[in-house]
This record gives sequence, structure tokens and C-alpha cells, in this order.
Amino acid sequence: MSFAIREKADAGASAATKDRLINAAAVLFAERGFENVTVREICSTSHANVAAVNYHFGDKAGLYRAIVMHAIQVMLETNELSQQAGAGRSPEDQIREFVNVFVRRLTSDGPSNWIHKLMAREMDHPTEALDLVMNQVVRPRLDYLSSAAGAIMGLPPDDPRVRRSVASLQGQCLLAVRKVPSPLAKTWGGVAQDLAALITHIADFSIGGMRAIAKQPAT
Amino acid sequence: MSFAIREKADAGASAATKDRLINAAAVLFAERGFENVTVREICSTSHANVAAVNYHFGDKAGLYRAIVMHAIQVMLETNELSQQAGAGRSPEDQIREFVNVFVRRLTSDGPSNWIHKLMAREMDHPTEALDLVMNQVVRPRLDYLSSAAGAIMGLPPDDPRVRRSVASLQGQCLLAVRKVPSPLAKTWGGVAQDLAALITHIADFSIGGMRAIAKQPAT
DNA sequence: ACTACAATTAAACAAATGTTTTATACATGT
DNA sequence: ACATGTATAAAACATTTGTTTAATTGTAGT
Repeated sequence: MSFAIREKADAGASAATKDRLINAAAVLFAERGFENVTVREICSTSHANVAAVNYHFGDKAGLYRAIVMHAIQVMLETNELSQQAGAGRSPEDQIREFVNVFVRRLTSDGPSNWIHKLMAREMDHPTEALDLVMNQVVRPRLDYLSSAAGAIMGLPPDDPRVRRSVASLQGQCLLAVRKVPSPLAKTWGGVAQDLAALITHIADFSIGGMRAIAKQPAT
Repeated sequence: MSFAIREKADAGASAATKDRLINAAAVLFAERGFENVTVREICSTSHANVAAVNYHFGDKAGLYRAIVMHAIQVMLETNELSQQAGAGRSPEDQIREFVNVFVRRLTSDGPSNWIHKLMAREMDHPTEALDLVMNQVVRPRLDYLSSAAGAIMGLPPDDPRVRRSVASLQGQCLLAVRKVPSPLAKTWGGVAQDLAALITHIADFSIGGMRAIAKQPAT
């Protein structure tokens, strides 16, 4: 068995190109979508040969699949982070911490940045891989938020008024994360400029909305 | 001058193919994006020749531009409709009417449906045409909403707290409009199933949020 | 009848794209 | 030293893409 040695030898060469391909392609796919990125461009920015993608991943779609798998891991990590941050706190603080972790992670320049761009793309043009993301990542996230929101509203987590309120919260987070085109940056940018202010706004706005909704009769 | 007669003669033939191209391409572009739609497919579904696009619009991008121009008109129409619906009413009702018109128009199967899908696409991948849309359509819309929100919150329309609240409202509307992929349709669909309930939720949730924010000090 | 011009069609073109093939370099195991 | 198998490299291939060209049709004006 020479696996250990081979792995070590590969670490600087072959395994590195495979990783370079994934890293470069992930950013490109997130930025411009699957169809609008050429294999040649991926290999070019990865300093790899044109055939590298087909060799390591079979075909272009195989590379995309590998990237989605990696993305799921990071999104699950985001879920855990936001839930740990709110553990043992009041439901209001759980909402605040979720917004805090979620928005900061998605607006940062870290490796998690491209992931949600990619997912936003998938929303409009779903592929096979999206089912997995929905069930493994999004559904648990919504369940967690529904639990906190239900506590705030004094309603069961699966009450339609609670689910809708969670959707309202998510909608705000997703819009806040979205990069806004330049011409509107002045007006809109004033909103997103101070990230901390934006985060507390979304949380407080949503909590206020939940309490207002809770007073209404069920539909 | 034989323009009048020619126009009339064209109405059933040439002008019709030009319109067929626009209508077919608009749906296709909205569904899959500019790059992922081929000229051949557009012409095929339009029952036109492969060269029709180049003849009538110069090139593929010219057709796209023509579609965006048409889209702007419809979006301006949406603006007017929602503002007329709220004319002379309380600011709360103005918000409610805006959400009502906006969400209904974007979820209907009418001709306005594809437009905002297209715009959502433009947000992520801006082209030259987007500047026009932003300044002529989105900015006035935000101004109108800021005026109503400001009245509710007892603050000037350009107060950061007001602008952020308007953004919160828009985020909810945009998410509500977005078609959700099938695997989550069960959970999420329960939210969007009753459109009327969803609309009143967004309005009341937002008004509640605004009032809660208004009580806080400026940041 | 003849001309002029717009619209349509079929065929072909040049460029780009994903993929395959063939050959080479290199490290490892015997 | 030799064989083995993996990773990289260069070139070529088959399709698809947007676009152009040339020929044809039909309609209006004189």
C-alpha cells in the first residue's frame, strides 16, 4: 500500500490542480452561470490544460456537481454557526444572531461568498443537485427559524402565519445580500453601507412584524 | 408616400413576424437567460427563418434591447397602476395596494410575468440596458414607497430607517414572486398557496415592522 | 409590363465550445 | 533497470453558435 506516500506526492501537483479547478470554476460559475463559463477559461485561470476538466471530473457537468457537493458542506456549516450563536438565548436573540451570521457570511469576501450566488442561480434554473440542497440545507434552516418565530408569536411553528413570517425574514436577508448594480448603489448603497445597522434593522423589523401578525386572527 | 398602405399590408405578414420574434424571445430569455437561448430556437418557435433576427434587429443583442424597451413600458405601467390604486388613501392602504398590484401582476400568467423574471436575471448580470430600468422604473417606485412608509413612521422619506424599511418590503415581494423549485413546494407552497393571504401578510408584516422601527432612535 | 423594394428562404461561413485522442513526463513498486 | 499507472500536454474533432450571402417571392408605384 502506497496510498499515503502517493497522496503526499500528489499534494503539490495533481491534487492541487484538481483543487485549483474547483476553486476557480466555483467563482466563475457563481458569477456568470454554468453555461456562460467555458472549460477553456476555467483551465486557463487554473493554469491547467484544456483536458484537465474531462480527466478529473469526466465532463463539465461533473465538475459542477463536485462544486455543489462542496457548497452544501459550507451551507450546513453556516446553519450550525447561526444556531450555535443563538443557543440558550431568547427567541428574539436567536433571530438576531441568525441574521447576523447569515448576512455577514454572505457579504464577506471569504470562500462562502460565491456559494450563495451559485444557489441564487440554481433557484431560477434548477438542476438535479438542487433537490439535495433544499432538503438538507434549506428545510432545516426554515424549521429552526420557524421554531424561534413561533416562540415569539406564541403560535405553533407550523402555523401559516409563522411560516409566512419566516419567509418574510428570509426575503429580506436574500435581498440584503444581493449585490446591487452600480446606478442604484447611491440610493440603495446608503441602505447597505453600514452592515451592522442593516443587520439590526432586519432583525428588529422582522420581530416587529411578527408581533403585529400574531395579534391577527388566523387566515 | 405609401407608408400607410405598406404598414397595413405588413400587418399580417412582416410586422407580425417581428412581433412573433419579440414575444417568443421574451419568454425564452426570461426563462433561461440571454446566453442560453439560441437564435435558431427563437426563430423556430416563431415560425420564422434563421436570418429573421438579424434582418429585423441587426443581431441577437438588438432583439434583446428591443425586448428590454418593451419591458420598461410594462413596468412603468405597473408603477402607475399601484399608485392609482392607492391615491387618496391612507399610507397604510397605499402600502397594501402596492403589494396587491405588484404581487398579483408578477404571479399572474399575463404578459407581465416574464418581464420581472428577466429583470431578476439582469440584477445578477447587469447589461447596459439595466441603468435605464433602474433610473426610470425602480427609483421612482422606491421614492413612492418611501413617501408612504415615511408617513407611517412619522419620519422624512429619506431617513435611513425609512429606506431600509422599504428595502425590507421589496425583499419580501421579490421572494414571494419567485417561483420556488418543486422539492420545497410542499413546505413553501403552503405559504404562497393562498395568494390573498400572502399579500395581506406582507403588507401587515411590513407595517408592523415599520412601526416597531419608528420607535427606535436613529442609527 | 416593368421597376423598386421589403421580406423571406436556403445555404454556407467563421468562430467558439466540449470532448477525445495521442504522446510525454514523472513518480512508484518490483 | 524496468514496468506500471497517473497526471499533464498539444493537437485535432465534431457540434453548435451567430451571422452573412445570394437567390426568391410578393407587393406597390409608374
